[in-house]
Amino acid sequence: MFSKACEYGIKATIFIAINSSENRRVSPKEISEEIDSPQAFTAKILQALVRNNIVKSVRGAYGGFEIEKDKIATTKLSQIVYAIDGDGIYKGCGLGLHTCDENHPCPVHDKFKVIRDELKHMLENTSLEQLALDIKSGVAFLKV
Amino acid sequence: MFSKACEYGIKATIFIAINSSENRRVSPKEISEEIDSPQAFTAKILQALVRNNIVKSVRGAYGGFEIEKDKIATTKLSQIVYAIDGDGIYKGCGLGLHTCDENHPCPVHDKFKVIRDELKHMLENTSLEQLALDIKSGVAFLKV
DNA sequence: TTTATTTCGGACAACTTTATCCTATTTGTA
DNA sequence: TACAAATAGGATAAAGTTGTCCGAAATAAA
Ligand code: FES
Ligand code: FES
Repeated sequence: MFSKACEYGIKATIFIAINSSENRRVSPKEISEEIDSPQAFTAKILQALVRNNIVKSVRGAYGGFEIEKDKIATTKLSQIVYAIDGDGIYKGCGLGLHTCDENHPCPVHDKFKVIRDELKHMLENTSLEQLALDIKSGVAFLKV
Repeated sequence: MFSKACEYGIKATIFIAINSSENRRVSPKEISEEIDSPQAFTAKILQALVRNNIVKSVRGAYGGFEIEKDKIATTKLSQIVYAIDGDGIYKGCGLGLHTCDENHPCPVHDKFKVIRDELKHMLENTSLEQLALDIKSGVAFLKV
C-alpha cells in the first residue's frame, strides 16, 4: 500500500508530534529507536519531510526535529503520504493504465475508484493530533 | 497498490477469459500485445497463474493459455491477487508493523482496517466474468 | 573563537522487483 | 519418427527501493 519510506515517515512524524506537544526535540537516533526503523534511512526521510514543511529541523547543539504546536492539529496524514509517495495512490489506475480516466476506464475502475476515494478521504481527514493521542493514551503503538 | 506483476496478471487473465469464452487459446505474445506488457515477464506471470490453477496452459502445437468456461464465472479477482501478491494487502498492517493485531494496533489501524476490508470484499466479489463483459461490450479497456 | 553537537547531502551498497534471453521440454501433425 | 510450434524454466541484466557511510554545514555553549 504505502512504501516503507512512507510508513517510516508517518510513524516518525507521529513520534515527533508527541514530543513536540511536550516541548521536546528529538533526534533521528531516538526516532528510529522508537519506531523501529533504520536510522540513516529514516534521517533521509526526515529531510524530505522538512523540505515539504511538515516537520521543522533545528541544526546544531540542542537541535533536533520538532513540529510547531498548531500544526499538530492541522497536519493531515494525506500531506505526509503525498510528500513521500506522491499522489499515485489517490489518482492512479488500479491496473496501471497510464492515467485513470472515466472516459477510458480499466475493467476495475468503477469498483476501485470507490475504495481509492475512501482511502483519500480517510487520509485527508485524519490529523496528526488524533494519531498522537492514541499513542499517548496507550491504545496504539508505533512498533512491535 | 498492486505490484506490476499483479496488474499484468489481472489483465492477462481477463484477456484469456474473453478468448476462452469464444473457444480461442492465446499465446503470451498476443496477451502482452493486448494488455501492453513485456512479453517474457508476462510469460513468467502466466506460469504462476498456471501453478495456482487459475489459468490452464496447453503446450505444443496449437497450444496456448485458456480458462475453463465454468471457471470464468467462479474465479474471483481475489484469487489472482493472492496468487501473485499474497495476502499482505488483506492482512498486513498499513504502517508495516509485523502483524496487524487488534490487541496491539498501530495508530491508523481502526481507520485503515475499514478500507482494507472493503478492498478485500470488492476483490472477493468481483468475478472474471464481470470484468470480461465490460471489455467485450467496449465500456472498459485493457490498455492505453 | 573554538569546540561539541547535530542536521544535510552526496556517494555508494544491498536487496527487490521488473524485464530479457536462451535452452529444454512437451505435443500435434506430416 | 522427424519436425514444427508452443509453454516451462533457469540464468542474467536493468531499474527501483531500501539502507549505510562519511564529510560538510550550521548552531549553541564554553
Ligand atoms: S482507469 Fe483503472 S482505476 Fe480508473
Ligand atoms: S495494526 Fe496497523 S493496520 Fe492493524
